[in-house]
Amino acid sequence: MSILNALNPAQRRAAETIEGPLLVLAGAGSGKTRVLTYRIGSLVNEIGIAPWRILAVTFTNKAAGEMRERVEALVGGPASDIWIGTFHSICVRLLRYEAEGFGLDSNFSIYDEDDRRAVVRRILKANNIDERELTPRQVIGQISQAKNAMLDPTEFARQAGEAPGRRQMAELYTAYETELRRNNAFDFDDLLIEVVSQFNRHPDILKKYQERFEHFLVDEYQDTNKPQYMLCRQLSAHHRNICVVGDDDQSIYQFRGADIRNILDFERDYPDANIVRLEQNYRSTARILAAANAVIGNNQDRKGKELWTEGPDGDPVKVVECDSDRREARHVVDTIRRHTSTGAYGLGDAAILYRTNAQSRPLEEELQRSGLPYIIVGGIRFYDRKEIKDILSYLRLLINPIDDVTLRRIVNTPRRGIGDTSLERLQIFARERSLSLFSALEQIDEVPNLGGRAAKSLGEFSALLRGLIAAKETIDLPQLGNEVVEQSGYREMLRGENTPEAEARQQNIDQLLAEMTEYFDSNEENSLEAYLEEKSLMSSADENGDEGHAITLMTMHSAKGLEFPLVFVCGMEENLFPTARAVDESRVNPQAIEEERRLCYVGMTRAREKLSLTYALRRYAYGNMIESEPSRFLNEIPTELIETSSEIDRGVARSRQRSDSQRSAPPARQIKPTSKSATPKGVHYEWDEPEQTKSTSEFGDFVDSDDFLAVGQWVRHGKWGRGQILEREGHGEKMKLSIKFSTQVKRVAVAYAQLEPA
DNA sequence: CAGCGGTTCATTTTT
DNA sequence: TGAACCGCTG
Repeated sequence: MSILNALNPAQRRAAETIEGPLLVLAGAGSGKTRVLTYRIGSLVNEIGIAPWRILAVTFTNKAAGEMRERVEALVGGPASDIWIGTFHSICVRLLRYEAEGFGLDSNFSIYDEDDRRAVVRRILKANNIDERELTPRQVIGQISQAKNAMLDPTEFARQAGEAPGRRQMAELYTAYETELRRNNAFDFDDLLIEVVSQFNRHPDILKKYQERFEHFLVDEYQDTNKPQYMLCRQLSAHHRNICVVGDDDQSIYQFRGADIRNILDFERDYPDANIVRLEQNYRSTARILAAANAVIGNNQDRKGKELWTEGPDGDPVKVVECDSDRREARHVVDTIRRHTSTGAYGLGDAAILYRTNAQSRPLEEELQRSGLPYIIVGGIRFYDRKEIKDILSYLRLLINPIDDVTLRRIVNTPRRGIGDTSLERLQIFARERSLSLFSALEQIDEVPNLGGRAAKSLGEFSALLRGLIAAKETIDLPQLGNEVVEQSGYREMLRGENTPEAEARQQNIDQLLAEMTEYFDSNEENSLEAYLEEKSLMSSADENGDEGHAITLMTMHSAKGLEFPLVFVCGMEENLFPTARAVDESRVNPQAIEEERRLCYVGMTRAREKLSLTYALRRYAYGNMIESEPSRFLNEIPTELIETSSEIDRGVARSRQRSDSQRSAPPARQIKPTSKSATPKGVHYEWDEPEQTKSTSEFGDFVDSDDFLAVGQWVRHGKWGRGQILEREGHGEKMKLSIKFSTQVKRVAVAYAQLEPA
């Protein structure tokens, strides 16, 4: 019996049609991941395709990890031979494997947005351009746009012609590319473009992969950009067994270069393509689907799809008008409390979605007051914290010492008395001889005009790097990490600061070192290079442990692919959602609103059972109170599907109101530091007892913190899983626990460990 | 060369 | 509103 019997007829057709191009239009909640994994499972188990001849590409590490896991469940061990990864990770892999044939140095650095910015700012300075007339942001935006259009600097300049602004931009773009190449670095866009253009230059190498990958699967095809599209065409040209899965109605990354035409024109690109529509939804109630269908139906540019369900009608969609953003937040939090206090739902069942990150603030404030635990998805990445990036920069430099951008980042961190002036002199010396800064350091005595002190510091820095480079050959990754932290003086610097922030940074560094050990022990390929590569390609979403017991807050963009029984979409207001920019643009081009509408569709279809759409009549924006009107998207939902209500004070509607004096009362008790810098993300267990509710019993598990952190209790840690508390010392934010996990005993600081009850 | 205060500017962001 | 950043000062 085929494993495909577990699929519905449409899903089954999608999984079975393995010859030739296939477009799977998969509506929200229609079991798309299921189709992809079963398709692979059947290819391997039933058709007998060798796992290494299958390539599956996703957009996020999370999706790739999930797919691998689920395929493994179907086919077992051989799953590890399947190439499953993000576009970027697959490309890096190709660049490293074929570095020789491509004529590349495989030790290249991967530049993130900060690195990019550093490069652009230096270029702007070098060209005497005031950052106010041309911001780094603009320049990066244009360069990225050019790259997404696959225009190299030469072509860009040609198209720019005589237009002064474009001409200047062409020069900046040229300088940027030159700089990256000189540093042996690629930015995220380059990783894709480089593979595509190298394949064009080396058809023999391309051929090898074309023939190898007999079956090629692409997830979220609606969000591919031009380079990704080209790569798909290249790799599938030989066998033509390309299966793309996507939903044109969920294309929400056009602002970043995704081209919805890729999916809309698939049939033109592959005239012999088969098409399968997955329209049966297994997620949401009929009313939620009808409402979402009605909204998205207003878009012109779409393939056309109507989701349906065999499930129940469910509740009407709630549309709630609120006085202000604060009131909106209070309403949402109260409603979640009501749903969870009865035990009908867990806190992990609730998601609060919004258009912009700034909207999280009043919500967070309200949640902190309520004492309910919550997590914010998509905050600052652990790996974006300054101290973490600094340490990783040292490591990166050890592999690619000619990377001046990275060297500049850390040459004076910790302070070594190496200022801009000294560095500029070194730079001039290096440039005259076409040397990297690192190489120039080896002739430090010959650099003119350097003060004795500066020369000495630079000499010591050079020796430090050379020592670490030598050390990397003999010691393993965690040891090397530790050597960097100690020898660079970073640890000492933080110890000397004696501030809570420095303490937090030290803890972060300790966590980094612990993770290195963990990585080293649990990965077969555990070189420094592999480690850095993984970290460079990781996003904030990848580090979220199991949410489980906390309310989830995030943008609708971050919510794509997720689902929750309870969903609140906040800020349903004109000029916020749709954004003011989209509204403006729509006056000239009505289609400008369509991406916003798709986002609305994504938001609504996250809900399984209960969907609330809320808007505020007044809202703080940049410090001023502004008046708003309900979003046009609300009018697009048929009235018979919705139930409206008001959270407005009219003397009568004051029933659940609490007085402001109570609400601003100081916290009675606090377990966890509120410091956002120390814990920008992670579960916030804030037990400021709200005075107005004696609610310990109402949602007891979460309020009664001492129990859950007591010796003997079981807790869950994002990384190490379930464990039992052996020992406890200290109080409040200083509390440390020894926890016995399955393989080892760890000592963790409660404030940073993101523990939840298990 | 670092620490302070005025100025500017704010979508979404899989990698 | 507030962070991020510039330029001035000691």
